[in-house]
Amino acid sequence: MEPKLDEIDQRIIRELQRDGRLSHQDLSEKVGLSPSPCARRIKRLEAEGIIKGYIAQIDEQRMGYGMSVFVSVKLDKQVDDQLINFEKAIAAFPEVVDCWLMTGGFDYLLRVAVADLADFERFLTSRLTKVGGVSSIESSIPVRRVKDQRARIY
Amino acid sequence: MEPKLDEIDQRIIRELQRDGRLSHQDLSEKVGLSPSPCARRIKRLEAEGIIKGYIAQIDEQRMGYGMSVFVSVKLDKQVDDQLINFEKAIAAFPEVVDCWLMTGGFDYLLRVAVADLADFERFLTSRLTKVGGVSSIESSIPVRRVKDQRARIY
DNA sequence: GATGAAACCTTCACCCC
DNA sequence: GGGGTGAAGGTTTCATC
Repeated sequence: MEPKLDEIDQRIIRELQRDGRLSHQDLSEKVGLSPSPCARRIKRLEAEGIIKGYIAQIDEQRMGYGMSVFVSVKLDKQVDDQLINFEKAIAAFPEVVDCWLMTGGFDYLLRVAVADLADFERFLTSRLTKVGGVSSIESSIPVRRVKDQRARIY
Repeated sequence: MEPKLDEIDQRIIRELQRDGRLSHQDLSEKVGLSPSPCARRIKRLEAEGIIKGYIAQIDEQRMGYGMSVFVSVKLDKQVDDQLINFEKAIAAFPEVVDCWLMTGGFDYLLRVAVADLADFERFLTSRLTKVGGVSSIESSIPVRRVKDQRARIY
């Protein structure tokens, strides 16, 4: 279980981050291998968990969720029960697209995808503030996404 | 160019967000269609830009970039030239995985993927502080990612 | 939206270095 | 240990209904 990645593995990963539906055949050309060893490597990378999966990238704008809001949430008590409860609630909210537990004060940082401000207000009032233990909420609105990678790519 | 998405389109999108390498055949079963109309719909969704692409999800931890840092950057002048210059630099830094231009003070919010604190320091000193016009930098370190979607999923 | 056939791709046992 | 080959089986694609 030691992820020893050689030059070719890294190229495979790089290409699949660019196009996750590349056929083994096309990929093998790009990395300078024939299809079957290429497929074997991909299988190994998947089995080892280095490739966690493949996802379609959806245009949030076109789907009607063109507005993102970053929300910082503080809980009133830093007990496990509250964290678990909060995280369970977050997992069930489709609007919450990304969530991190931060150091320093047991804050959560969320990114919420909404249609517009009215939709965001609905999220705040009917979802987030209803979760037990939330003591403060602070929102920041971005203008534009400048970069959107999902992992380090060279 | 009007994204009228019916029930089946939405199901296709949902499934492809879960598994971006689903074959048209398997997908057609899940959405209750035969393979070819299913493929036609996918092609249409791609052509319309609703599906922007497909990417492999890579385990940053296993790749040696297990640490994320959120960095807020303020530029000293809010002129276009500086924004363009900063964004060009950011685009070229592989450590920067996500970047948003925020309202209120022309701040940028970045997520940086690094191996450890030493690696992060290297990023700060040899990359970020070398970009012209950066007037202040503030870093927050997360403990753990609680949720990781890439778009709203129901 | 479905069908079917041709072209294409994936997979696997097998061989090779 | 890894990479290549080829053939069987499965998938995609497209014209057609």
